[in-house]
Amino acid sequence: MDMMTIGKLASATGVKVTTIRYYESTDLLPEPDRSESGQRLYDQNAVERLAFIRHARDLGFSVETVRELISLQVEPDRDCAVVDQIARRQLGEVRRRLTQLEALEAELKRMVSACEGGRIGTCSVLASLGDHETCLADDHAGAEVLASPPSLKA
Amino acid sequence: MDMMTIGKLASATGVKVTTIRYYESTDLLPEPDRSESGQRLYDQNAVERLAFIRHARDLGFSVETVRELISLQVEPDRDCAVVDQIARRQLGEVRRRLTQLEALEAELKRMVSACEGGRIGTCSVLASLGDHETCLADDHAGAEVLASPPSLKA
DNA sequence: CCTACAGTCTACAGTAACTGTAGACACAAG
DNA sequence: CTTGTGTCTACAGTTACTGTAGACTGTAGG
Repeated sequence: MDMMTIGKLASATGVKVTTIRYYESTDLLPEPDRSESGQRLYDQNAVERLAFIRHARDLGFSVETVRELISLQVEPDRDCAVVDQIARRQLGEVRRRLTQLEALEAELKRMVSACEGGRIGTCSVLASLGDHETCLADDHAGAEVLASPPSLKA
Repeated sequence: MDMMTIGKLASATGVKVTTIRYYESTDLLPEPDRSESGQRLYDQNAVERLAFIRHARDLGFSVETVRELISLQVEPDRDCAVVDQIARRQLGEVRRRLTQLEALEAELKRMVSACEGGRIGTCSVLASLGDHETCLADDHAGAEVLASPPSLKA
C-alpha cells in the first residue's frame, strides 16, 4: 500500500501542510487514517480530492462552493445543470471583475502618465486621488475588484 | 460652521458609518471633535480626506498604502517620484491580475461550453475540475486573483 | 546507541478590511 | 411622551488561511 504522510501529500499537490490540516478541520477533507503514533496517512484518493479542491480554488471558487461541488459529486444521478450553473455564475463573476479591473487599469495608467516629476505639493497623482470627479463610473466597486469575493455563496 | 454627524459624512462620501469608525480606530482618520453628548462631528476637511481614502481604496490600494500616501501628502516638498512609483506598482499589480483573470475566464468558458446536459456522473465540468492536466499554466495563482491582495505592502 | 535535525502533532493567535451584534444613550417628529 | 432612527462603545464574526509554541516522532550519520 502506498500511504503517504501529510508532507508527501503536500508536495504531491502543492497544497501546504497547514492548509491540508485546515481543510480537514473544516470538513472539506475527511479525517484520514493515522499511523500508530498518530500521524496522518493518506492514499491516492486523498491526492485526487485535494487536487480537485486546489483546482477549483485556483479557478476562484469559494471554499463554500467547492464544498457544494463535492457534495454534488457523490450524487452522480442528479441533473448536471446545477454544476453548469455554478460554473456559469463563476464565469459571470470573473467577467464582472475583469471589466472593473480594466477600468482601474485605465485610470491608473492615466494617473501615472500624467506625472511629470516635481514636488509632492503639485503631484498630479495625488491630485487625481483627491479629486472626486475623476472617479470611476460612480459605483464604488473598485475596492472589491482586487479584494475577496463574497461571490458564489450558492 | 457646517459640522456634520457621522451619518451625514457617511452619506456624503458613500462610506459606511461602521467603516468610518473603523478608519478612525486604525488612525487612518484623525479623531474628530465631539458634540456635548459625545457624538462625532466632522467638517469639510474630513469629507475630503475620506473621499481621498475611498478613491484610493476603489483603485485597489491597500489601507497600508493609503496610509503611506497620506503621510506623503503632508510633506509637499518631497520628490513626487515616490508617489509615482506607488502608482506604477499598483498598475503592475492590476495588470498581473488582469492576465490571470483572463486565463480563468478562458478555462471557465471552455468548461461551461463543454457541458451538454445529462447526469452528474458524466459531467464534463466536474471532470475538468478533477483533471490535473487541464490546469492553468502551472502556477497556482488563480485563487489569489479573485482573493485579497497582499499587494503593495509598501 | 546517541545525537541532530527535519517532520509531525495540537491548540490557539494573527492576518486584511471590514461587518455585525448587544445594550445603552441621543435627538427629532408627531 | 412616545416612537423611531441615529449614535455610542466594545467585542465577536467573516474568509481562507498562516504563523507560533511546545511537545513528540522518524530518520540519517557517527
